[in-house]
Parts: sequence; C-alpha cells; structure tokens
Amino acid sequence: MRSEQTKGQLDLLLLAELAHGRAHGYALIEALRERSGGAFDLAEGTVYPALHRLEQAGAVASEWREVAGRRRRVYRLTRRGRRALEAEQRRWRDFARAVDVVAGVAR
Amino acid sequence: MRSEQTKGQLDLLLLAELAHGRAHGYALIEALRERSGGAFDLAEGTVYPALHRLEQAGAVASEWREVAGRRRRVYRLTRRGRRALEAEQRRWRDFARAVDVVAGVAR
DNA sequence: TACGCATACCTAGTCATTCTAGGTATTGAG
DNA sequence: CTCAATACCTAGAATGACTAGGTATGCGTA
Repeated sequence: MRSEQTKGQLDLLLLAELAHGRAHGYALIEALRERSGGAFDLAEGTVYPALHRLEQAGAVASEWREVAGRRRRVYRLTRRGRRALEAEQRRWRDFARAVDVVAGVAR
Repeated sequence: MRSEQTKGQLDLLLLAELAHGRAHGYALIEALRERSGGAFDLAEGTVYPALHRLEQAGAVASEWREVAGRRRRVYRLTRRGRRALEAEQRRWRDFARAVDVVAGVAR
C-alpha cells in the first residue's frame, strides 16, 4: 500500500533528490521514502517513466553503470535541470502558500 | 488563461471555502480567486462537476434559490462535509510538510 | 540446488482528476 | 439590440500517476 500520492509534485521531488547527488532510479525511490519519513513510497511504474520524461526534457542525463553484476542507470541533474528545480521550488512555494491561506491551515 | 492548477487539492479548497458560509458555484469561483490573490482562477467546468461529486458523497447539500431573476444552486457543508474538511486539512498539512522537507523548501 | 527475496530495470494500459469547449438562459448597461 | 456579466450544465479530451505485468541478477538459506 502506497502511503501518499505526489499530486503533481513528482518532478520537483525527483529533481530535488538528484540535487543531493547522482543516483539510479531504485535508489531514488528509497531515498525519497526515507527522506520523507515514509510519506512518499513511489511505485517503480511511477518513477521510471518520469525519469525518462525528464531526460527527454534535458533536465537529467543518464549513463549505464555495472555494479556487482547489476546494471544501473545512473542519473544526474543537468544545468537545465538545476534551473528547472529552482522554478519548481518557486512554483511549489507559491502554490502551497495559496492553499494554506484558502484552506485555513497555518504552518 | 488560468493561473494555477489545484493539483489534487480541489475538494479541500471547495470545502474550506464553504466553511465560511453557504454559497453558490459561481460565487465560490470568485471567492477562491480573491482569497488566493488570483492564484486559483478555476474554470466552471472544474467547479460544477466537483460540487456534484461532493454532493453525491454527502459532503455538501444544495438547494435552488431565485435571486433577482437568476436561479442559483446554493451549497452548504453537511456534518459529514465538516469531518471531510478536517481530514483534508490534515492530509494537506502532512503532504505539504513532506514536500517541503524533500524539496528543500523552508517556509 | 532450488527457492525466495532484494535489487534493478522496463512498458502497456488504466484510472481519477481536471480541463477545454461547447451549450442554455437571465439581467442590465450602453 | 447587442454585449458583458451572471449562473448553470455536460461530453469528451488531456494529464498525471498508478496497477500490473514482464525481464534479469545476486545472495542467503533450507
């Protein structure tokens, strides 16, 4: 059972996680689960297509690595990805503030 | 051009707005636009079906009013709707906190 | 050695939500 | 008389993220 949905913030979460350093898809899922205290427990079918989309958009770049007999696709933020992350952070901040105000939630 | 999407928070926004008092759909759209400082400028095609869905779910109830020759469907929160609002507020708080942490956005 | 579990990737198709794009009807201003 | 604003509605499209399946390797254990 997945804990929480990403509700339109998936790219922000992935880009922010990659800002901590390069990582492969499976590791990103675990990192997101841990950093969020279990709130985000994303399905692979959610993350892999999203990474492919971000690569198409030029926000991330990937290369194959062989680690202990397992192939990994390791992703890193591009310069464009860093700009995209900053834009996503601003967008999230504005959005969350607006919801807080309307919803009567002080944080 | 619509300003911002509701990204899965539409029910929360509508229920929270109705917690200020009963209102009809068109007025809810204006109230949301104003209270959010223009951030939420929802299309009628977004709001009316959502209100119907909330009524189906028993969270709101409606009655027709005739005001200055115009028919209005005036909605109010039910008791169930109040509980739903509280649940949505908790859900939003948890979600927003988790995104803040992962996204590296301090607010 | 066979099994299951964790790791690691992938995609097709589905589903829910929300938007676009149309429609109807009334009132009031110009 | 026309246009803008008010006020409602829905069918269908688009979007985003999910379910549910698949492949394959390595490692521990029964």
